[in-house]
Amino acid sequence: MREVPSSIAARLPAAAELFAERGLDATKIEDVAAATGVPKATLYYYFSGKEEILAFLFRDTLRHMADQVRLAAERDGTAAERLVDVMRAQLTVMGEQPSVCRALLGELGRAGRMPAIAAAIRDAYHAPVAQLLREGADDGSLAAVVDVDAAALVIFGAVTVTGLSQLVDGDSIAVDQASQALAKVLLDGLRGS
Amino acid sequence: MREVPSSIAARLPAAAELFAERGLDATKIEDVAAATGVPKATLYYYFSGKEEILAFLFRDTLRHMADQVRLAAERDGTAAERLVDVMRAQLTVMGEQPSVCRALLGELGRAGRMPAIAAAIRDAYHAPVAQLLREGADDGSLAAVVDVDAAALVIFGAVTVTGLSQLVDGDSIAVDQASQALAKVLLDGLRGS
Amino acid sequence: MREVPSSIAARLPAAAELFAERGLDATKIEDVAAATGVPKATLYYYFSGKEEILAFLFRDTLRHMADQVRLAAERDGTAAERLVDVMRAQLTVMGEQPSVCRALLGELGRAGRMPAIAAAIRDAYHAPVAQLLREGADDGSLAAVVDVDAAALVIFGAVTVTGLSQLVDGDSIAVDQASQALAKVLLDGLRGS
Amino acid sequence: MREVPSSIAARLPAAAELFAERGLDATKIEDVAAATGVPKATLYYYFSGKEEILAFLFRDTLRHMADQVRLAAERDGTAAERLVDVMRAQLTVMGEQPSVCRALLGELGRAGRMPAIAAAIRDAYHAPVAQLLREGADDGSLAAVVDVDAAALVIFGAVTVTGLSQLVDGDSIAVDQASQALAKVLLDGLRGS
DNA sequence: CATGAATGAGCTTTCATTCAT
DNA sequence: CATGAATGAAAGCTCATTCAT
Repeated sequence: MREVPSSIAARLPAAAELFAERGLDATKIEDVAAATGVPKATLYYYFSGKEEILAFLFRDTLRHMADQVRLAAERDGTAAERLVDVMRAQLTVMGEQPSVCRALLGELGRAGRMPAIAAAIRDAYHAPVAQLLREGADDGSLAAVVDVDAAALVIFGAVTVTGLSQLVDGDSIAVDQASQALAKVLLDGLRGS
Repeated sequence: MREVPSSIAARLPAAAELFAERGLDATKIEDVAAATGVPKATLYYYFSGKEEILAFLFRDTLRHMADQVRLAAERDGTAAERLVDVMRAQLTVMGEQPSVCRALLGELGRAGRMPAIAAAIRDAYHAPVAQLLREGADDGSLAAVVDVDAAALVIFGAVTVTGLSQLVDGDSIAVDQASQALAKVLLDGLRGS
Repeated sequence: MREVPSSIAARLPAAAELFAERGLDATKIEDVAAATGVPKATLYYYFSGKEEILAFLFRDTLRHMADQVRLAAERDGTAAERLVDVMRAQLTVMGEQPSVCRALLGELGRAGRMPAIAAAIRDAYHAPVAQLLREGADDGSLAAVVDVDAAALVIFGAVTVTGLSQLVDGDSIAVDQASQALAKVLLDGLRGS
Repeated sequence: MREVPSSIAARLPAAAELFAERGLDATKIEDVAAATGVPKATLYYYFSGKEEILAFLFRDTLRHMADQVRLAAERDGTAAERLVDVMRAQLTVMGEQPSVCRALLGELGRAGRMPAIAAAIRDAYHAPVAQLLREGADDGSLAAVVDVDAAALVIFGAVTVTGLSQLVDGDSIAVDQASQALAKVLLDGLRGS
């Protein structure tokens, strides 16, 4: 894959919309060319195929996600406070890139078969949360769970599904409301009084 | 779609394996014919195409899931106890049909575009949980949450991602262990003492 | 081809409509089954395939045509008078079986490749006219033409195209008007005074 | 339909032969590719399918026919003389493109369902003759007929069937002989003295 | 006899991909 | 560098046809 000029990179998000709407396989390279205005053969000049275009979009968004999450995780405050910030950051980025995230949902199977993307997902979503769980056990702001990875997965699933559900329904995320609901359930639990 | 004779229905799960492994689009009808032993043209006699075969498998499993979940939800006990049972039932069925569930994960985008399947997912996973949350608020075993649907989604995401994660890793689910971890986080919360 | 029971033969003309409208190849046996109410497999029990059904319809109509034409040709009167009657008879039968005749037009290529049908066309249209031309030369009512077959072909073309043109336009033939126009041109010629 | 490069257009007549011999439906695209030397996918790049290839051939020949007929109709001389020239021109072109004309005969049904072709047939064959009939009534060289269109159809049928009959028999047309026979019958009539 | 069920055999059509310019 | 033109390769899907009942 040659270095993608920004003039072209800037037009690719238009393709994310297609991938999100119809899925990768149902989207022809020709459609991508039409939607982005970049000629089919030029796309092939920079990418080896559709999947690499998709990967480019995923990588971009996941890198951004990882950056924002890291910022949130490194802020001051208890681990519990930062955990809520991390969830909020995840939802915020999802809301900023709705098409890419919906495409990611739709192509989860494929993404799982793309090692670089699978790793990037882990880095952006899973690892920072697991880290915070450990820190929370230390600073006392979070309960010490037996299986940190399992708990992180619970959080990952809760956040992701919440965000995607909103994206599928309306292409935008009510970040504050959603992160509060998540924090309430995940931190305080559902147990009755 | 003609009524599928059981002699054929019984052989279709072999196709789920393929769909789970490679995705629907990368699975040729010919592969399905080879894997199931049902001639290509016969598949077309009963189904309008690959997607309808997938839908048939999904519908089957989701119906079973909905049944098991309903049983769990209607048992005796507090809503909190039944909620745990429901999560366990979901994980159990996922563990019984690993291929179908992995295929469902991989084809989430497509499933979302198949109205009947999207509705079945809601019926099997979401609705019973939302119902239990309401009942729990009444019987006092669960906290009264502001947005029941949002909370149900959190649970749905937590359970599903937990289950799928195990399926992807090892094609089986440690149901007891997973449901206990889920119950711990979701009922008691992660907040430190 | 087994003997076709009249209960089935009676329903076949419904197929002629399809053949006329879409052509033989674009008409599926299944369509014929649906249009006639005769199950697909039953059609195969009596006919070897679509083409034989078409041939059956053609043969039927052409036999009727040949009969009517023979009657007209054998009536009393000069050859010229009988020639007009023959043309009228041809147009009359065409008007009685519009679908079959339009199908015949549409499948002329195929009909030409079906020896039995090609011969039947010759018998019904061409031969009686050629015969009358010879008789007319004898009884003086018609001019003695050098090439009887060529002249018969001219008449055949004129009548057929006139009839088919009306069928294509409106599914019926104004027999009197058309045969008068034909008689005028073909007998008196177009030469000005 | 993209503009067909002449390098390809030049090779298409080889396909007309196939269409004439077996009919369109019995001719596989693969056969056309083999006969013309143009790869299957390239045919699809320029045409939407077999039928469009056929239409392209028809349009080409019919345009040429219309041109030649117009030239003949606009020459000096009486309308009667020009009518004979028109018939000769029609037969001449038919003889120049025997395959296309035989294909046209064989696919008359389909041609009738292709509006552009049906109109082109009318323009090339029917309209100029009808026009001459009117002019002949004016200059006195032709009889004034009641229904000009009906008479034109008689001529059209006579010429076409005569020409096609010769093409089917021998792939060539004895133009002089045929047009004289046609002129004799159509101008002088068959009436005996 | 008549027919519902099942399938073998292929053809059309589509696209991803290449390459000369 | 960028791209319009061209094509190889494959697969979906359809149907005519058969046969057990």
